[in-house]
Amino acid sequence: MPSQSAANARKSTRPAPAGRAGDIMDAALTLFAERGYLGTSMRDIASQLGMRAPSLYNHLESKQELLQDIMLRTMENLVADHQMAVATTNDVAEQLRRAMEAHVRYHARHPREVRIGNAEIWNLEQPAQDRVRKLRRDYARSWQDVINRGVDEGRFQTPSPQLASYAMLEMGIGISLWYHEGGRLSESQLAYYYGDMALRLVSAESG
Amino acid sequence: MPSQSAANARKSTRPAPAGRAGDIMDAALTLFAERGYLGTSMRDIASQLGMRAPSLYNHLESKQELLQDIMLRTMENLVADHQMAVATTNDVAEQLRRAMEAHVRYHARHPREVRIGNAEIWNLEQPAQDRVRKLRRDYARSWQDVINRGVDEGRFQTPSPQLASYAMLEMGIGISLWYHEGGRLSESQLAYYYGDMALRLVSAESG
DNA sequence: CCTACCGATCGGTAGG
DNA sequence: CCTACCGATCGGTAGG
Repeated sequence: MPSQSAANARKSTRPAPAGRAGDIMDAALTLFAERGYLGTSMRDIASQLGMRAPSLYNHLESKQELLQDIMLRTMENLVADHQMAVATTNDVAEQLRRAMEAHVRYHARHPREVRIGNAEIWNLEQPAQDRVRKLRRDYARSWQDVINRGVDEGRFQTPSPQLASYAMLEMGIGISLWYHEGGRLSESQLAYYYGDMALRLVSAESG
Repeated sequence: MPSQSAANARKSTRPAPAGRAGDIMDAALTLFAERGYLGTSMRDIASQLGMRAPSLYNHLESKQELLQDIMLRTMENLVADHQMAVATTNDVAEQLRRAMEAHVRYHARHPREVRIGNAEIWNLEQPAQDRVRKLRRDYARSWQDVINRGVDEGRFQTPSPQLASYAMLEMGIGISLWYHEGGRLSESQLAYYYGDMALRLVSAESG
């Protein structure tokens, strides 16, 4: 039986690799996030693991494959968390709060993935780039749907539902740049504060 | 005599280069913003101007110099606009609105510069990188000062003035990724809507 | 402004 | 998992 909360028990759509391939992925995540995809060489990744670059090719096809795995997995998991958050209530203000909380928690927990996701889309080859763009579009559209419904029901006020949704998405992305575990604010505090700010942004009375 | 509004007449702290050097700077801005600093070669820049790469070195010292000029000029001009915006009123809600309007207008007018500024800080060599970081810190601190004063005066409500300032800064950055002149929204509409959202975010009654 | 060219580094392969 | 090595490309210089 499940021992975790619903949010934590979410099954990954695309599981992170384990074993040696997992070590390589982890080193790539750290280095791509710090120096960028083009600023990281296969020799850098191998060196982090005490290996030589050619040995990496026993575990992967190409450097590009690493980037595609990271970006597709990240967006799929973010969307999955989001859908669970909005599906667990019918109150539109509570949906918005939970969507923001899930957004913030994902960005706080996976800062490397999110930084890469936002910086490297232009370095993704097709068709992976279009798949990631579609996932982003779907995600943004779901936020707009929530805000539009809140406006229709007279619960939210905003000069532009579209701009409000952009602003909320963007607010979360910054978190991946400065948040780190063990800082002044816990992940939960962060989630509550940002949930509160999302509701204020559309002048909503909370649930 | 000045024929432009005060906001438009702001003197650049660091003027953009003119003539051939200006052409090179413009090509670099476009390419760095599209493909990134590491993804752009000196041959790419030269080719955009119908030149060969070595000829560029008659007008500049190095590729790194181009990046440093862009990032320092951008941050200095953003800070100058901001200081003018908050210095023109004593009402704290109006200060916040004008700060957001200036922030939004700068990001809408200079999308290439802002995209580079946010993506390439790790590719800036010292001491330029620290100078840009200091300018960013000063800018963020000025926003926090405004919000803190609004809270002290009982005009603003927020669970965290610091997070509110981060959220507002981040909201503007996204604009540089999707806004383009001649789109559905004019620059002024954008500025007004975001100014409104900034006040809502701290539950302020407008000035 | 050009051609010719430099040493360094890149992603990746051959072969074991 | 390694060494040895490939062709391509990089920022930049020499020399005119």
